[in-house]
Parts: sequence; C-alpha cells; structure tokens
Amino acid sequence: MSTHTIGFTAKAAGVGVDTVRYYEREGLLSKAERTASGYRLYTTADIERLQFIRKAKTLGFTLDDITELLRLQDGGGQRDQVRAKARARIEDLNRKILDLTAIRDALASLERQCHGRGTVASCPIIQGVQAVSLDRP
Amino acid sequence: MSTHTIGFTAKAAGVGVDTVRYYEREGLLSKAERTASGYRLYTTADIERLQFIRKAKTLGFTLDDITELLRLQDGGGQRDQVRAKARARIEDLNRKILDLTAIRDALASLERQCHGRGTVASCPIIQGVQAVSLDRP
DNA sequence: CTTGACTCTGGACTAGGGTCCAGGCTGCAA
DNA sequence: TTGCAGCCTGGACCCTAGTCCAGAGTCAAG
Repeated sequence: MSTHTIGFTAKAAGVGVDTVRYYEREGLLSKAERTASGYRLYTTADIERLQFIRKAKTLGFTLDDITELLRLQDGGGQRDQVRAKARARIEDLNRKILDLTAIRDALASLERQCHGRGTVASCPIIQGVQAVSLDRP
Repeated sequence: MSTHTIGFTAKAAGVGVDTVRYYEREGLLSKAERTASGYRLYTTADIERLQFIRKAKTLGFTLDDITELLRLQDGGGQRDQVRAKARARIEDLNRKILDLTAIRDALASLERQCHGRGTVASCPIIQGVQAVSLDRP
C-alpha cells in the first residue's frame, strides 16, 4: 500500500502539517506509522479522513462531534449505543438541514426582491428560521 | 411596544447576559435603548435576532458570517451588492445542505446495518461526503 | 558531501467567541 | 429602609482549534 509523508498528506487534504499532528494528538487520527527515522506515514484513507474532518468543520461540527462521528464509522462501541448515537445525530442533521433550507429560501426571496422593486427591509431571513425548531441548543 | 431587561431577554433567547452585551459590542445587535438609569432595554425582535444568531452558529456560521447575513436582512448595502452576496450565500448553503444530507444518509445506513447483522466497519460516512464537492474550504 | 527542503519534539502563542469577576448602582418586596 | 436580585463598566480569564517557533535530525539532488 502506498504511503505519503505528512507534507504531501496535509497538502492533499488542504490542511497544514501542524494541523495533522494536532489531530493525531487529539485522537481524530490514529497514531501514524513511522519510518525507521521517525517520519510519519499516511495512506490515502488518512487523506480522505482529513478531508472529511475539514468538511465536517465547515458544517458546524466541533472536533468532539467529529471524533464521535468517526468513532461510529470506525465501529467503536456497543451495537445499540452506536444505533442510539446514530439516531440522535440523524435527528440533529434533519433539523440542521431544515434550518439551512429555510435560510437559503429566505435569501433566495431576498435576492428576487432586490432584483425587482420590492423593499429589502421586508426580507424574512430571521422569520424563516423562527418557523423551524424554536428551541434546543 | 413592550421592552425587556437584558436578563429576561437573554433567558428567552437561551444565551447568557454577557453574551448579549458581547454581541452588542461586536455589532450583531444595535446599541440597546437605555432606561434613565442606564439599564438596557430589548424588544421581542431582539430576542428573535438572538435566537437566529444562536441557531446560525450551530449551523457553522461565524459571527462575521452572521453579521453579514443580518446586514443583508437589515437592508444594508447597494442593491446589486446585496444580490451578489445573497447569491454567493445561496450557493454555499446548497453545498452545505448536500453535504449534511450525505452524512445523514450515511448515518441512516449505518443505523440500519447495526439493526440487522451487517458489519459496522463497512459504514460509508466518509465516502458519502467524499462524493460531494471535493474541494473548496 | 554539501545544501536546501522536509521532518521531528516540546512548548509558546494566537484568534474567535465567549465567561467571569470586582466594585458600584437600581429596583422592588417585605 | 433594608436586603437581595439584577444591572452597569472595565478588564481579566478561559476554551477551542489551531499556528508558529527553536533546535536538531533526515533525505535527495547536484
């Protein structure tokens, strides 16, 4: 299996080398294999994992969230624990998707108003989101 | 119009009073009206704005993003600037929605596998996301 | 066999987003 | 009219998620 240095890996994943080492320290990446001289070695799967982490962050997940997500995927934990966590996450994601959709639609309507003659002040970005899931952190 | 103290407002929006003052300092909330003795006064619209900020944060927006979003809604800026920003944001949101949907579907399939007899290790959370928009920060 | 680009470790530093005082008013209920 | 909760300001502090050294070893090209 082909392996890569940390520099190559980081660049391929679009993050910094320090970030890769940081993720290893924090347990998002398992301890990398090492060459005889101590250089870390990564596989293509590691690059994908890093890309996933990067994307998940832009989606509003914290590193802790992502750690949990990855642990689920890695098959960590009891079967029904995994199920329960997955189910909770799915709920969460459905809410987020609805919220984002509401904001997007509000922006789209704002854009239409700007296009025509409507008054910008009547844009319902906030109200659109109010409509959905009014509480919970 | 009925007004509320900072404590009431903060509790209603699910944030801390320090957070409300912080948002005022940072310009996410306009300077609050004051009573003769200097107490801040908020309206129901302020509470909604705070709830929106709180939610938008969980959706992965930074306070700067949110400031821009709110400014769009407040009718700040040139008509075509607003249009352009709205359009860019919509793109962004569509990508996020696709990504979240991919992760959700992957989790759903993971949950099904856990339910039945499938091997957890074969869960495609990462691959699901790989499929969508492979680059861009 | 030297040079320049990489890598290693440990530790200090940073930015964003709050959170927590201290010391001093305010407002209302008993 | 006192007491206690709530508010004010300014500034210190905290956590997360990196980012940036310094000093030393490694590797490939020339």
